[in-house]
Order: sequence, then C-alpha cells, then structure tokens
Amino acid sequence: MSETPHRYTAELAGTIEVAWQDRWAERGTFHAPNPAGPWGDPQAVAGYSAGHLLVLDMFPYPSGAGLHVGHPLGYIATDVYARFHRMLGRNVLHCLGYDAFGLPAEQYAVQTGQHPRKTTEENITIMARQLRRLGLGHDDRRAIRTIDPDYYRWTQWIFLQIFNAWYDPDAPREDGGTGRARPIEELVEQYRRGERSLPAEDGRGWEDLSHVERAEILDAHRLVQSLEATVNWCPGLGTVLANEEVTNEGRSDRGNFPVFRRNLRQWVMRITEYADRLADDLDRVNWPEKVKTMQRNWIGRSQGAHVTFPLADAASGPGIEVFTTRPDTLFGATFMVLAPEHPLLEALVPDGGWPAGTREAWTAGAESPRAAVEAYRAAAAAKTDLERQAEGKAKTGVFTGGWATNPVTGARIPVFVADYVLMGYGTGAIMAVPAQDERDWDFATAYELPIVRTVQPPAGHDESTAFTGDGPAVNSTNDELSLDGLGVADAKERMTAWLEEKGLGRGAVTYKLRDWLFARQRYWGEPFPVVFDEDGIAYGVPEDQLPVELPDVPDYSPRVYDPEDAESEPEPPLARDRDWVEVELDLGDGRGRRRFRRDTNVMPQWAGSCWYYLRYLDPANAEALVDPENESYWMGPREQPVAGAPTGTRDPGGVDLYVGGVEHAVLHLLYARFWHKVLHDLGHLSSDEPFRTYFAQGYIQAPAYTDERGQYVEASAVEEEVGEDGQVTFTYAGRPVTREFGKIGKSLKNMVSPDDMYAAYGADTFRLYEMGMGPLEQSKPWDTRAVVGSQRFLQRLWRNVVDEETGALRVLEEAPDAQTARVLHRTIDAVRTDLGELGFNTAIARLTELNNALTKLEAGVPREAAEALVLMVAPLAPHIAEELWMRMGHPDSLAHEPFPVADPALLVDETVTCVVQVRGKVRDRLEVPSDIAEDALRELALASPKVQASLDNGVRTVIVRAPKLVNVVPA
RNA sequence: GCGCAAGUGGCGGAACUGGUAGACGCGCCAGGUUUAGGUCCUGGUGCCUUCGGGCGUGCGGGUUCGAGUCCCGCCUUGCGCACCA
Repeated sequence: MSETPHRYTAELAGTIEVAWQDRWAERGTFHAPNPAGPWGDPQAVAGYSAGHLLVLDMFPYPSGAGLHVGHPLGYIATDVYARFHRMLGRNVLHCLGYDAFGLPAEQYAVQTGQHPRKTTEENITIMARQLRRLGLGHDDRRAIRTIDPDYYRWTQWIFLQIFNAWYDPDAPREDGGTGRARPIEELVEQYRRGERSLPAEDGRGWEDLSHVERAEILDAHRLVQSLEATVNWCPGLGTVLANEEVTNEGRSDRGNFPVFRRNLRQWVMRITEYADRLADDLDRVNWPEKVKTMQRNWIGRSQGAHVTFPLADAASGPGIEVFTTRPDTLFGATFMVLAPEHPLLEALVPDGGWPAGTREAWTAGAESPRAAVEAYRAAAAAKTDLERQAEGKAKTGVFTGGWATNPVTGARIPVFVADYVLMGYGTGAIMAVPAQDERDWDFATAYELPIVRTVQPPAGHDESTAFTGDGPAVNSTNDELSLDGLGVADAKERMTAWLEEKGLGRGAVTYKLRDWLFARQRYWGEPFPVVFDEDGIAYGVPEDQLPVELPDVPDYSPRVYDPEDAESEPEPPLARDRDWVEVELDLGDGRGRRRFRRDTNVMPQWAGSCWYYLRYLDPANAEALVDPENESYWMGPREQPVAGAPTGTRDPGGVDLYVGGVEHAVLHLLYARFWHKVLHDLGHLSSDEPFRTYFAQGYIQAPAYTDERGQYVEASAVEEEVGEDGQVTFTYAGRPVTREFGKIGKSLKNMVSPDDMYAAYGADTFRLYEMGMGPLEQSKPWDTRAVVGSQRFLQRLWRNVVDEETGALRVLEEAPDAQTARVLHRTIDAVRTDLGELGFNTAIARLTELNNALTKLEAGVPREAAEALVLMVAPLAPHIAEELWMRMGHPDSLAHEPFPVADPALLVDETVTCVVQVRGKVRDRLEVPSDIAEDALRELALASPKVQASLDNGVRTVIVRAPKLVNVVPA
C-alpha cells in the first residue's frame, strides 16, 4: 500500500480499534451506575451533574445470515447520541440484548436440523462479535437474552400479573381518568363482601359457590383469558396467529402462508380494555405523526350509537341491533343489511316463497328466501379474503325475506344479506342509509331500493351520488322529533338523546382493535406458567416456582401441514412430552400436592420484546423485574411534557430516545405499550408509557441486478461501465443486467457485510460513512465506492496530529490564529446543535470543513484546535479519537471528557459579504463590517458601479437587511 | 379510492423564522508524487453562453422588493389504510 509507516490505513485502524475495544471492556468505560438494586451506587449516580439519559435500540433478533450494513445504522446513531450526551455530563444508559425466541429462530433450526438453542446461541455469538467490532459504547453487563431462564422467569411473572388482574372500568386513575387494571384478589374481595353482585342471582354468596363456579366468574374478568374464539389458523406454520401478524392479503406476516379462520380455544390478552388509553396517550409521546396515525387506525375507535330495529312481522323478538356513526341519518334508513355470518339470519328467513313486495332483483333468481340466503352464505363462506378483495367494490347480496321497522319513521324496510357488511365489526348488521353513504348508495342503486336524502347537499352536488359531508338535516321529522335544519353534530346529539329516552338505542363507541391472541403451537418460546386441574381450571404457577423451564424435547419441530389444509388441527410440540405435561405440584393454596396438566402452548415472540427495556435497567435483580427506584430514575416522568403535546399534558415517562424501523409501528410498539400500562396500573412502574420519544429510522438500500429473465444475480460480481456517450451500463458475466435499489439481503443477492467494511476501511470509517449519508429518517442507497470519502477524512485528521513518516506528534503548542479560532468555534457551535438533533450528516460536513481548514495550515495544527476537533469527532469515530487523544498526552479515555463549548465572541465575524440585488437578482457583493449601519450600507450599495449599470430610470425603494443583504427596486 | 410524506447537479445530500441555491461527500476533469497502475496530494466541476450575460430546486399559476421555502391547481414516486357502518 503506502510507504509511509505511520499512515492511517485500514490495518492501522483495525489495530487501534480492537485495542480500544479491549480497553473499554477492561475499564468498564460505559458502565452506567444505578441508584439502587444489586448494582446500586447512589454516590456514582449523584456525580452526574447533567442528569441521566436512557437511549434504546429496537431489540435485535440474531439472524442466521449475520449482519448486513443496514443493521448497524440505528445502533451507530444511538451510540453517537449516547456518547455525545455522556460528554455533556449525563449518566447515559445504552446497551443491547437479544430477542432470541420465536418463529424465525425455530425455522432456521428446523432447516439446519439442529436444536434451536444451539443455532440461536451460535447466531448470538456471531452477531455479538460483529457488533463489538463496531465500537458501540454499550454497558455490556446488561446484554440480556430472552431465552435465558433468568430472563423469561420475569416474562412469565408478567404473564401471571396480567392473568391475576382484571380491568375495573370505574376505578379512578391518578391522571384523572377512570379505568385501570387491579389485582384479581380485589375483585374476589368485592364479591366476598357483597359489594358486587354475582352473575347467578340465586341468593348464594361467594363462599357458597363451588371452586369451579368461582373460577368461571374470575376467568371471565381476567386480562388474560382462555376463550373459544375465532382465530387465525396458519397450517403452513402449524400455529395460530394474532390479527397483527396477518397481512391484508390474509397471509402470515412470516412466511407468507395462507391463514384461515377457525374457532379454537386459545389464550387471549384483553388489550381492547386499553383501547381508549392506547389511543389517547399517543398525544403524550413524541413519535412520528405517521406512526401515531397507524396506531390510531389500528385501534379504529369510532363514536356513534347502537340502535335496535324491531322486526316488522314478528310479534316479539329481539330485533336487529346495529352500530352507526351517523344516528342523525336514521330517517334515511331505507333497508338493512346483515353479514353472511350473522346469527339472526336463521330466525329471520321465512319459510315458503318470496313475501309480498319482493322485487325480482332481490331474489338472485332463487325459488325462496331460504334457498337464496343459503346459496349466498355458502358462496360467501367459500371465498377467501383475497377473493373478496379481488371482486372490488361491486355490491352483491340477496333479500332475506324478512322485514324490519325503522324506529323513527315506522316504515317497513327490507332486510338483506350482503358480504359488504362484516361480522367482525360493530354488530355485524347495519342500517343502510344510501343518501349519506357511498356503499349503501351503490347497493341501493343495484337493487332498486329507495333513497331519501336527510342531509341537504350543497348546490352543485352530483345528484347521482351519496352526500357524506356536513349540511342541514332535511326530511327528518316525526310526531315527536325533528332534526330538520340541524347540522350533523347537533342532529347526532339530538337523535341519540331521543333514542336513549325511548329505549331504542344508546350512544356507543366501537373499536377495530381485537383482543390479542397470545398462544402459539410452537416449541421455541416461553412456556405458559399455567397448569390445569382435572376440572379444566387454570392456575398460575406460584412465583417461587418460576421459571417454568422450556424442556428439551427430542422432536421440537412443530407439526406443519399443507399450507392450504384449512381443516388441519394445531399440535404443539410440547404436548408430545407427556412427562413434562403431567405434573404434580403444590400450588400453596392449602390443598397440598395435586396432579395437573401443563399448558403446551408457548408465548409469541412479542412476549420477550414487550418489556426487555425494563430488564436493561436492572438485569441482575433476582427480587424484582426492576427495582422501583431504578425504574423511576431512568424512566420516570419528567417535569416537561414532550414537544408538541397539547397544553395541560403531563409527561408519561419512558425511554428518552428509541430508534428503530417503522415495521413494528403496530405490532411491537402497541403490545409493549399495553403491557407497560398494565404494569403501571398494578403499581410496578412509575412511567405510564414505555417510549417517550420514538424515532423511525430509514433503511439502507443497495443496488440489486436482474438479468434478462428477471432473475437476481450476485451484485458483487456485476461490472459497471461508462460508454462513449456517458451512458452507464451494467454487466454480469458479460451479459447486460438491469439495476434497481432494494432491501439488502439474500433474496436480492446484494448482501454487503460490515465485516468487509471493517477489513477494507475500519469501523470508524464505516460509522462515519453511515452517519454521513443523509438524514437518519430517510432511506438511502448504499454505495461502497463512496466509503473512501470518509476514510480520507480520517486520514487527514490523523495527519493533522501525527507525522506519517515518523509517528511523532505534529501539534503546535501555540494558540490558533484569529481566523482558525473563528472557524473552530463556529464548528463547535454548529456541531453541538446538530448532534443534539440527530443531524449527524450536517455535523460531519462541518467537521470536514474544519478538518480541511486545519490541513491547509502550513505550520501545523495548534493543540487547542486539534484537541477540540478530536473531542468533537469522538462520538462519531470513537477509536481514532481515543488514540489521538492519548497520543496528545491524555492518559484517560475521552468518553467522559466535556464536549467543547463555543466562545460566543468568536461566532461573529468582523466583516461579512453583503449581497446587493436589483429586483431580487444578485448584481454585486460587498465586504462590509458586520456592525454596519443601515444607512451607510444603503449608500454603499447604491454607489456600486454594477448596481448603477443596471439602473436605467432611478430607484423606487431600497430594502436593507443589514449587514447581509440590500435589494434595490428600480423605478 | 382515501390519507400522509417527498420531488434540488451525473449520484447521496446542504440551505435557521422567505433573503448569496447546490455546504459536505462520491463521481468526473486537470496538475503533482510514483518505474507504472492504484493510493495519496493540490485545484476545478449546476446547465447554456456570442464571455456581456442568460437559465436553473417535478409542472402550471399566484402572493412578495425578494420564493427551494408561503398559497392554489396538476404530475410523479414512496408509505399507510382500504367495504370499519
């Protein structure tokens, strides 16, 4: 390579980097002291004048393929931020553990025919080595792993907390709202004292009930329940999945297998109890609006009313209950629609032929309502979600033969069955108001149904369409009630009040959010800390018997099926281990040792990642999942609410900065918030949200190439050529290929490993390149060729301090000249601001300018400037900075050295360039004193010959913005 | 279809509350070091130009002394939601 022996090459960088990584580890440089718990060191904590900061990365899953250059992006960003704040005098907690249970780990193990623990641990070893080589300033004592019994013991403990809790919607909260989780014993106490009436009103008290009866009552209140429910069964994975894990196309998030609806008994977490708080508290956190919107959409809260429509022909009966967000349009409800799965259909359809008033279009050509409805239901049941979607928005349906009564008009209205109404939302039945709803309009026009406008559309509204906007109510009067003239909001209120008064309906809120299906019929996960007795009653395993360890089984593969086999049944691997399943335990309930059956499901991957950040705070604590003092120190609410929060909002506490990809916007971020709130309600946590500030990082994309068949070819073997005409072409093995940019990975054959970067450039160069590419939130293309720019920066920095020939120090023991001092302090000022705002790319640009300016100093670089530059580079490229700092005579690490502070006096230049414009176009530039008076500047500008030359007819106005701009407006 | 972002040199990207468009880097061009290539160093680099200047931030309008930035309409790309009553 180079003849100069002390040149900053990749080899030298590698030597320096590994040496510093060892020193940091030996010295425990990044150990953050805790105020309490097993590592409690209150004195050390008190030594931090500028407070504390908790920085967090999304919990990584150790993949079998190793890291690619996209993975470290966020880790580097949080590391730079953490190191910067450490230099500002804060006690910074930053670490990283491993989310190692779950489907991908298990699939990888099954593929390679090895035990998942073995492959997972090997993968962790590889990943830990790759990450260590990056030089992240992590507190390595806190590198927890979800698969360790010491960790999942607490995952199980949290499960039991949730299992042994119920949601009391009337309990006051300290934030002024009502509704919170409470220990189930408090519910038992209420029943025992008779403060709460028992469901069966047969005069018996709590003590008179059998243990089965009591269990039934309590189980119906628990925040984790075992329910017979419609679940997403995925034969290809051999397990059921949560709604969040099923894509819009009705396939599994992992593996893209078909998912079928089945009724099965499963564990369900009652996240819906928290729907309101999960939606409302988004106002209190500093997150990207986009992610907040995604969570709000997923929760899908809508305000409206439940209204009951009596059946027209039955003397009595329950009627049809609907949910509507537009009770104001009730006068315009001219028909009703039930979902094909609606349970009332059976009773509603009359025997015999079509009733009087049936139109030809309603019958689908069938002989009778029963035949028509049965055919329609069968057709709907046979359709997958994908097929329903493929049919677009064309409305189909048939008349049920049944009639209902519009409760406000008294009109007899037909009841249809149609698949545009979904059983899974609201009540599975709607009142159809074609005039004010596009879907109902489409159906009404297709089936010749009446349309009555009850909101007056504005002039110019297309009369062949529904009107869904605001306007005065019309045609909305009966003997007791008139909405006419009212706006939508007032009309809703009036109508809801009237319905409530008449007992026909009541205001209601519905949610799209469903309860969280929590069990997986797989092997590689946390066992449920639950056992069943011979009556099928579930008991939590006592705390002192945790963890329930995952047994080693000879056959850990899940039973998977033909992905299309909807009729297959889940079969958990743990069920095959009879010795484990059948167990004799003393639950400590005074009934002695009894025989039980263990739960053979395991928890979903989200379980371990729902709370890992809490364990980071106190990983060695054997008494509690986290010492309350540690939790409130690191995560407790702060004085100030987050930026942009509505006035009066209180800070919810939580992690100070969370960085990760937006793909977890709904899944992980929602589940973790839910668990956190439960633990908060039960008094275990002072914070009320897990992630106060969340930053969604962009992705690094890399070029991928396809050949003429559209197949991806190995990107690293593609050659680039610039033709005579300047056109760039790409070839692979001599044949032309087409370039695109996409996610880095095996499937696009465009892997770039950080290991290659360490070898070719060193970790500092790699870090600098990733941080300099552009804004953190943006996705941007990887370009290995461009990495050299970052290396040149570090080589110049090195040369500014160290003589390449001799290795001797080159810094001058004299003060910088005035100009250098100005550049230095302007850089300090800018870099401080940029690093605080995650503006790493602009910080690097400013540091590059300073570095280049110092390079040009013939005599050498003054120590003051060199040291400040090294300290400012330290968060970004820590190894070279430590090395130069040491060579400049400092024996201690610079990790806790104060970050340079700009001298305000040096931020103002003596002279500035003033731009002189004529009609907004630049005509001249003048060097002027920066404190020049407006009048003097005006004179100077008008005197400019270039300005005079472009003024023919004199001057109308002169706008002066001293000292930087003058704009002359000609007459 | 609805909603939200974003469109700036050959490329990644700068530009604070409207005030010098293109910081910094890649690439490219020229020169230097080197036996040569590469590395490295120095300088140049938006486009056009008759060398006066003209034109330039997706397109078309507008507000303003002055617009990448503000307003209106469109186009493109990306993301999210998608019969949610």
